[in-house]
Amino acid sequence: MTIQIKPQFLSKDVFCKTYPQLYYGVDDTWFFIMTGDDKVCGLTLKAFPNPASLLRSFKNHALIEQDMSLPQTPSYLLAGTPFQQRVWEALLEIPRGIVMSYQDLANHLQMPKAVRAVANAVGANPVSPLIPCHRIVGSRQHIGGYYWGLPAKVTLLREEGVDLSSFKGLPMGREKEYRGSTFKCGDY
DNA sequence: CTAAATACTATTG
DNA sequence: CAATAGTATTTAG
Repeated sequence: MTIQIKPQFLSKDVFCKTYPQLYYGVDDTWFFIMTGDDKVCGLTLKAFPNPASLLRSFKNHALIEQDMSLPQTPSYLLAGTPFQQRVWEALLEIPRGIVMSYQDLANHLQMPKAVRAVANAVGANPVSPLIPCHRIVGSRQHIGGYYWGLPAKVTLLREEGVDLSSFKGLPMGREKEYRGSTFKCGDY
């Protein structure tokens, strides 16, 4: 499961006005949020710790639980600022198994001074790990941050075959804490 | 509107 | 190692 269809982007403002109510549910793999016309606007792995916390990004909507499963070929409607949209589009270009630093990404977007703002936008994406924000790591071999927790980020990267052995974000002696996270990532 | 907060980083002690 | 200045954007008030 990958994003096959280019996601459609929308300003938060318009999104809120167009979709005052949203529907959320879980299937075997995903916790997800959809619009009334069946577009996915939020999604995360069910196996992440407290996946339902994704709902708090949709505070301005009425949220209705619904018994449903994720469509075979979902279309995505992502609400964000133009800046966030630029960053998310760039993230979608990063192939599986490849990591780059927040600084690399900022450089790529031709805003090398805006590292910190870029990092904020990376973290603000509503469909991780589908938008592969886990592939952005710190400079100098540290793992960086992750909304769903560092263990989740580490596990995702290991699944993609990324060698993290020299990373400092995983303090020696605390390796176990990362190895110990048990969620399954599925075939995204 | 202003101020505070950031999933950052290079630099300095 | 810790502290911090620099930085752009978002969010809270």
